Amino acid sequence: MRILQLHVDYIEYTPIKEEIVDAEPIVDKEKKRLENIVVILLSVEKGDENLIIEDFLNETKKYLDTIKCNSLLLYPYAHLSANLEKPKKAMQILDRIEKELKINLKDSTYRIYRAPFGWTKQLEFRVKGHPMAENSKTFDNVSKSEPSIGNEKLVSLDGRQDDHDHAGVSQALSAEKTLKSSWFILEPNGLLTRYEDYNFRKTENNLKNLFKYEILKNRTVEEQPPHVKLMRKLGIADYEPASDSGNMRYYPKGRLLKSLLEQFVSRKVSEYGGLEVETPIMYDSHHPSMESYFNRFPARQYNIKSDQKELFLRFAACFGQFLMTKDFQISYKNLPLKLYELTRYSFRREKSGELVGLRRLRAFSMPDCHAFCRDLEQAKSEFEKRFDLSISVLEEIGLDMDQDIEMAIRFTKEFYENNKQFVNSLVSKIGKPVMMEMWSDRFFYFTLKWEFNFLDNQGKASSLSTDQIDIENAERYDISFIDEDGTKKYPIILHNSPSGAIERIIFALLEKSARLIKEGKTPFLPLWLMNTQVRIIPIKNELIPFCEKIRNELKDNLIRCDLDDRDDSLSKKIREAETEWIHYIIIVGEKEVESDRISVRDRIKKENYTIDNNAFIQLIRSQIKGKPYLPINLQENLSKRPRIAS
RNA sequence: GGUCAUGUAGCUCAGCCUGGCAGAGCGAAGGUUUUGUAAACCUUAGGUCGCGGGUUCAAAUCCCGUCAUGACCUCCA
Repeated sequence: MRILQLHVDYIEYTPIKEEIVDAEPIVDKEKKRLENIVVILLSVEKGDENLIIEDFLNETKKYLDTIKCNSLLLYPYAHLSANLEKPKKAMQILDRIEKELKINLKDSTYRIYRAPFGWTKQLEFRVKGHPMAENSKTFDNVSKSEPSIGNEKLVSLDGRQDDHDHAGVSQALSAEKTLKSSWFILEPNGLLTRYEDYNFRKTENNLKNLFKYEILKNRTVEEQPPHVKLMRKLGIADYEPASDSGNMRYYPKGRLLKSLLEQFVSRKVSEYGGLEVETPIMYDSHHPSMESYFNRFPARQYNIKSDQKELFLRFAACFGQFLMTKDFQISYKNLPLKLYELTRYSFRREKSGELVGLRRLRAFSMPDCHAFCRDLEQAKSEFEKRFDLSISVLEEIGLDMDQDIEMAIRFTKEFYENNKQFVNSLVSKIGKPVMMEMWSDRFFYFTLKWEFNFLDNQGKASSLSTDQIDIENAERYDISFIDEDGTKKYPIILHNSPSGAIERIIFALLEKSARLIKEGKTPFLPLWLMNTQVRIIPIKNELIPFCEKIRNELKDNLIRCDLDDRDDSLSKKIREAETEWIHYIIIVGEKEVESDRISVRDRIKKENYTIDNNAFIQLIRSQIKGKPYLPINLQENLSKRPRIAS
């Protein structure tokens, strides 16, 4: 038997649903709140017989006496052990423990509670700060107990790993290493509040969820995330069983969606001044620069052996760009120097259980822009430009900074104290409170980083855009420039992904749509990302030639348009177009042949109207203005298309 | 790796508890129909019920093993 004893100020738990077949039947699914109570999280293990139960009972009584607390909650908690008893038997043992405790402690004022067994439960509690408030113990036939005591809030670096953090170079994966973190809310006016002392407003639910996700590790999930269903239904992407998990297949619609996003982000970075380069996707594991890396960051990369050479697949664009930059001759006059690559792909061998749909992959496309700066002053000014760039990229893609995104900013205490004004100026651009994490020491290669997090339908946070101030890698890679005084210096490197992984953007757009569905609203993807922007449906087959004329006219105006020439009823064709989320449907009958006007069914406005041909073209052009264009990536006649979406 | 769940037609799933002819809808193919704003009608094809073993007169169904997938794993006993 393994247990965690916790003395808490309060505990709240809510049974969500039965997790196993043998879950105990319960009537009351209300949230329970208990205050000033000892909570014992326990796992019943195979071979827990009388002696062990005796030990546990004695220990529990002793503990309650020691800390002078007279209420107790028994909380079945499977995750303490890898050697669990079968559910039925475990429940019997729990029942017995509960009864024995009640009998033993009956004469006093003790109160004994027990949380339901076999249920998925939402759990929240606050542990008291005294030295005896947290103990873990093991009861078995060999070692009687092995208590470990601690009440310091430690944050494991592994636990807070920022997946797809574009510069994944950084994240130490060693679980032993911990560093002290403090959590705050930083408001646009610079006001700083400790997380514990902050009262979240109703509109700040997403921010609250972000904290929950990061600190309380509240990640209760009941089902597959909704975007997985949508990505298949819409024929965008799917799992590929023949590959490694986390390596997806993208159907024509998905490929077009990705191409457009890739082109869009690349163009925005180019306008900002990033120079696009291309670097290899695999590297020699024994190259000196790589080795120093791996020593510090036990990696999760794909390894390949080719002849006698050991190679790994890149997990970020950093190596390629750094190795390239190292060979440049750089003067201070050339700085800031900005290099950009959109990797297709970056690879990370995430643990199999961590992979989810398009949210977390093993192969993903990551825009990655590094700026090499002369000094901190230049870095800060460049940093602000990239901050603005990232905001505009997300907004133009169709995400709402106010509703969809929560910002987190993290830095060392030292950096903050020297650059308060700079930090505050970033936050004030967001115009709402952000999550702030402050580290006592610098463990990472950067002194400051921020991310924009998308909060999905399950309250899970995924980072999209991010930027970092890196003061370590220039030296490691021997990237230098000659300063005004003729001396060799190492630049500061900024690591920015203005959008985050392209696949994750698709994930965010789909989750946003799923939210609309949940709210009873019409889900949609931005018009400029739709493979079919306009669907033409003839009322009769004889009108197909006329429809083709309209289609060609739209096509000449760079509008993606297709024609439903199948032998189906009009209603059915409309229905299918609706289920494909097509924004505009044009119905063509005799009336339309005779006039210059076309009949439009507008899915977003939810209305039908007739409109002049040119006005319609302008209506669409105005909505996709400034966005990249690619021709439709499926047969223009639906009768020629195989069925792809399921 | 652990816990739990799932695996039946191209897709979504029912059947399993309580053993007795392999099912439905969608999709596909052929035909009829030529449609005015969210599913026309008829017909046909389509299966190693993940795989292996066991129990039984009889197994998709019960038991054991195994493989694959999914969710979770300092979130859900």
